[in-house]
Amino acid sequence: MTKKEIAPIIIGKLLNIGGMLQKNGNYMLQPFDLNQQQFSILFSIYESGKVNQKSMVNKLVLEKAHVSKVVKKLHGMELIDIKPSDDDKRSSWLIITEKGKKTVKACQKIMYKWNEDWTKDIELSKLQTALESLQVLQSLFNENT
Amino acid sequence: MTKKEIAPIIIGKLLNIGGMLQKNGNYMLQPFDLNQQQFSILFSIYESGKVNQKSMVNKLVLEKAHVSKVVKKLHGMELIDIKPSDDDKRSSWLIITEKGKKTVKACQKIMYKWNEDWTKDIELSKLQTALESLQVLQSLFNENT
DNA sequence: AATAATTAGTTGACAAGGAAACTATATTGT
DNA sequence: ACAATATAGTTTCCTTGTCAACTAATTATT
Repeated sequence: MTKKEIAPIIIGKLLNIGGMLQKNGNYMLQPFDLNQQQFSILFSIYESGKVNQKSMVNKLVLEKAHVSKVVKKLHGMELIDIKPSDDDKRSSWLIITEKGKKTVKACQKIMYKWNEDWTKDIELSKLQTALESLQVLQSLFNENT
Repeated sequence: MTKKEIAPIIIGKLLNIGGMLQKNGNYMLQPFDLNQQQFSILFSIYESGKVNQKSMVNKLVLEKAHVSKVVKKLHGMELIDIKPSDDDKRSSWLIITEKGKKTVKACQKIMYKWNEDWTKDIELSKLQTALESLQVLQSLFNENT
């Protein structure tokens, strides 16, 4: 197979897998009233301790309008606090609440379980190879978009 | 790294790459008034010569409601013909039009170009490794969802 | 210091995609 | 043959995500 032949197959598979994972994520998070994207934003706040929207837009490469709306939803669900920043009055600090922490942990539990399931029958070395390949692809796409 | 550590990173990367590719696809197809999903449905009709919605729903793993709407749009754009089937009056044959063929080819041209760009600096062997990994992952996820 | 240009975040309008109910036709079981 | 069930596709309603215009605050320019 030539590069020309292989490239579109790789793209096709990545799109297919991405879609499947998103659907599956949404499905698993359903009981928490969150979808995969919303969780990734919540998780990012959880990890950082204290962030503003801008840094999340950069980190997760999302639309700022979208992040703004999700933040509103998460705040409405009392999963995060919003504290006005002193240095820059345009932006606020997003901080996870106790309830938010509990939610993140509960979600993670389900995800860990699922990860155990799908990695059950594959050797670690193959996973490592896959990760390396993904890293290469990711950097190639980052450069060429 | 253990499986437990590596698994969520792989998932994260796949979601990230999938999102990037979708965005990039939408962007490239913009001049044709199509998005990545719509093109994949159009392309599937183009490839098959003659299909009904059901087989596309199966092949591409999409919601039938969604496919129905996209088919309507593609028909409205005169990219496909809809011919009632004789064997089953509930379903119709979807057939690409001349205009549709032209559109597919024009889209492919752009995509080929982009594929050349991002594969320019990577060896074929690495692409092959990546494809193999993706195939493994895809089948794992298919089993575990 | 005053004006212009950026930047953080919000809002509103709109397209995309998913779930469920629905229509019309086909298939199955008795 | 007839009722029950299943299937192909459509429609409706709702949420999500994108784009563009906007507000308010900040930084840069003269």
